[in-house]
Amino acid sequence: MNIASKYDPASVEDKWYSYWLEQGFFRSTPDDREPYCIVIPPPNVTGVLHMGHMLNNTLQDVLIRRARMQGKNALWVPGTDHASIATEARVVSKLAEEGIKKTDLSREEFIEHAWDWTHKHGGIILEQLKKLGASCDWDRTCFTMDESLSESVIQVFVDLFNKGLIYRGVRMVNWDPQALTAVSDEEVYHKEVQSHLYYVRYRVEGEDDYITIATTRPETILGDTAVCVHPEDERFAKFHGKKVLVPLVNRPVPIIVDEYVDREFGTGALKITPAHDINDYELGIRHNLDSIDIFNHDGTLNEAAQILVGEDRFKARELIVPELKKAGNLVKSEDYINKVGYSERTDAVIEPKLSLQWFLKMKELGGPALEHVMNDDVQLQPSKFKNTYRHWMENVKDWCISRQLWWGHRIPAWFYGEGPKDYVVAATEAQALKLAQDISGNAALKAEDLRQDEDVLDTWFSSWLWPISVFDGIRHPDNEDINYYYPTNDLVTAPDILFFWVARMIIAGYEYRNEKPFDTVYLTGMVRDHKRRKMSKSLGNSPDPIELMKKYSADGVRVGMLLCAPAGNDLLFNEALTEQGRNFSNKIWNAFRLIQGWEVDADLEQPAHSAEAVQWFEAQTNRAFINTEDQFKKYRVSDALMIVYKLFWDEFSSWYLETIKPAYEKPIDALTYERTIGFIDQLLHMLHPFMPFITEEIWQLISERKSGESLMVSPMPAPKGYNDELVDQFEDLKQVVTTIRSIRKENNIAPKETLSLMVRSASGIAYHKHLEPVIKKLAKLGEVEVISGEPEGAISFIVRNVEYFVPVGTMVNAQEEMAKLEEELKYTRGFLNSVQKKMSNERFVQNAPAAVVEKEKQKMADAYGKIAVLEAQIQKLKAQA
RNA sequence: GGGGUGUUAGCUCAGUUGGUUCAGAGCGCUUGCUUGACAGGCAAGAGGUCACUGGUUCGAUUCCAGUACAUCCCA
Repeated sequence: MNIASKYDPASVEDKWYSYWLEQGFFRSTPDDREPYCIVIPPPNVTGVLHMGHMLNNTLQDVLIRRARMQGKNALWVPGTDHASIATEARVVSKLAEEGIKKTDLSREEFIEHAWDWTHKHGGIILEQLKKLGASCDWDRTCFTMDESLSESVIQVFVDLFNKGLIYRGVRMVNWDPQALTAVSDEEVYHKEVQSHLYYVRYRVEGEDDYITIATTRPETILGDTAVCVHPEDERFAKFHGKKVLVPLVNRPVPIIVDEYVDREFGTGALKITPAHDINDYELGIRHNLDSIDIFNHDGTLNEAAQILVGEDRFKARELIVPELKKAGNLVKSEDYINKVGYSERTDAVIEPKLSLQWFLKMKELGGPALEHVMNDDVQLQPSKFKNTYRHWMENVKDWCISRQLWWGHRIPAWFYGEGPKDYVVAATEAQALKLAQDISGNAALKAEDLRQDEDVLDTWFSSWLWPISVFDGIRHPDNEDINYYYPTNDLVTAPDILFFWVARMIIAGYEYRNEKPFDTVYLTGMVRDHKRRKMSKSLGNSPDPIELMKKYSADGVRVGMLLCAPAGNDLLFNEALTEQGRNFSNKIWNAFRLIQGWEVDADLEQPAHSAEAVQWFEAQTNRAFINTEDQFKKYRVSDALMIVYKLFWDEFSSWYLETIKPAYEKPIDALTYERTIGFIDQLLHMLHPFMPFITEEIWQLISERKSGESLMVSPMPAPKGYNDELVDQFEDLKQVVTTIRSIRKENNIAPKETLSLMVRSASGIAYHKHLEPVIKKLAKLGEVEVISGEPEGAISFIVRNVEYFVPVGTMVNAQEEMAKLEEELKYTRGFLNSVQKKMSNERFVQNAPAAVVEKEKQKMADAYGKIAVLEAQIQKLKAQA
């Protein structure tokens, strides 16, 4: 069979993915085996695959495939969330293109459009994940707006309300005037902008005196209800207890004193607008100030502003400056850089706004979630995130869970009267009616008299239930699935949603299952470009993952992602890495080609070098296997891959195969061949979680397979003990071979030319005679002779106190050789010196652990030995010269 | 402004309870190679005052404090 020298992944990937699907290998149902479960962090239904998903889902697939091969009942639950703000924004803009305004539609009509949109675009991202090889149980695909998940959300809302944990209140919220909704603190990002600081003077009531304040938002002057100074600021002492007139509108407001004021900032006097600044709001409460809201929902000024009514807030800022100047209130303005909050969804400048919202009390709920992370019941990987987590949990604020949108879970609160408290909370309208009749005492209330709250719940209020609701564990807390799979094992996500989502899932887990939702949270890094910029569509610095997979294969991209992805570190993505992944695939492919091309001769005896190599590689593999296990235990997936990568490339291809490789067109002995097939089988098992496609392809080709067999469900070999000494001995061998190759190069000796080698070992122990056949083959040696005398005209080197001599006739450059030896002698003497110093230090000998002292003694003895050898060689060279 | 995290080869990162034959890996770089599996390759190399300054210690990349710079969160 003639096999292409370059691996072609295109046909292979689709073929095996279909096969796995057909065979139902991704499916999982509860049985007697140990479960291993991951729930996917549900991507936005609006989303398309980006590099963050690639990283995230590659890691999940590695973990799940590995668990499956280890014989666990592995389940990876896929799904999407409804992303209320993002989806609604998409639908609104799509409708706008069609000339339809949201306000022209009824709520029901709009929702219908949103569902249409969802059905059309919602599945895209999951289809893309299949290209990556994601082994999700697609039969269990969930969506946060599915009936069972929606009912779970409503049930939880009602429950928390009845527990007194949900309340309705006026609060300062982050208002997005473009999306016309409140957004959570976490959905606001702050950015520095160039703006102006305006100095404005307020006339003191009844006097011809002024107090000057500094502000970046002069338009909010119209909503001022006080001016504040520091109580100990003597500059303003004379104003205490007086009133000032708000410029342009001439409203008298008090001058209050509070230590909150920073005397160094601006003029030291602060205007107070409780309706439009969070700090002012708190001061307002403290000092019982009025609160004048001068903005409409869309950010234009309302009647309360008195002037500039109807103007947009930014336009108003422009317009008010000349007005202030004209009125004689503007003292000066200067350039100023300040931080402004922007909506993550719409990029609109956030307007702090007083608003009636629904809140969830977090302090009351958060206790167990903090405790169980701090004591590692829930493990954060890497653990450095524990500090961040604690800080957030200890300072957690109530969660504003209402959003002024239509797309999402509508808040199950029904108003039956005009009063702010004339409402009931219930899962259904019928229940609400009954409740309303009871509470109001008005048995005549009808369904038509009830008005359901217009708002929907924050999307996170459904995804915080995800690990429970995908198993229907809220509605049916004792069902088979939830009992079997919950708590899940690993969660793989990015640290930027540690609070949005992870912390809240832990909270919900303890509240509704009295149990953590997962054992471990693996926090990946953020995918950035090589300039450390976050990858984003707007910057255009994100490659299209689908194109990337076409170019470098899914396996190649997976390897590329993993290679640069140590947990918790930002990932600086670079196409060169996927190229490295692709190259690795090619390496694996060519190793297979080599082995596949061999003809086996059953009568051939196994050569000594092959027998040794088989022994060694078995040990080497087992060691790597055990090390890999260890890395996985520590969630160091990147390092685990690197171990296998080096095992395959360096140890297997460069050393093992080169040793056993028969000469051109010569057959191989049966024993070596069998063992080699065994090795590659094991290597494929180790590689499969990382590179599922190429490993399956080769595994199917390397031996006869029955239909229905697959590497992905073939058990991972169990770790075995290994001969550590043999591995070490082979390391010495490698050094000998490398040195001989290097001698060839320095002396222009062709690789084909046979050399001979002499060995002199003082103790006779360190030279591993049994590996001699391997050295002979790899270094292309004729005779190897163990000697005790002094060879002539040979280049010498030392590996672990054994001297080796390569006779090269006249080609030796004695001077260079001498210099090399001198340098090594110098270093060794220096080294010996430092050890001696240490040993002669009584305090060291007394205080250091015995094992350390023992090690130092050994070092000293070795150094003495080496110095003696070096000195002898130098003497000899000198004598020759 | 408050808090977290980090600063080790050109780049991205390891460094496991402080002990110089361990300062490492991958990539990149340099120099040779039609070495009949692989140039998406083979072979051999070069590269670091472990950010800076002090302290603890017999001994510090490793522990502590401060400084600088980066980065994230909060206000």
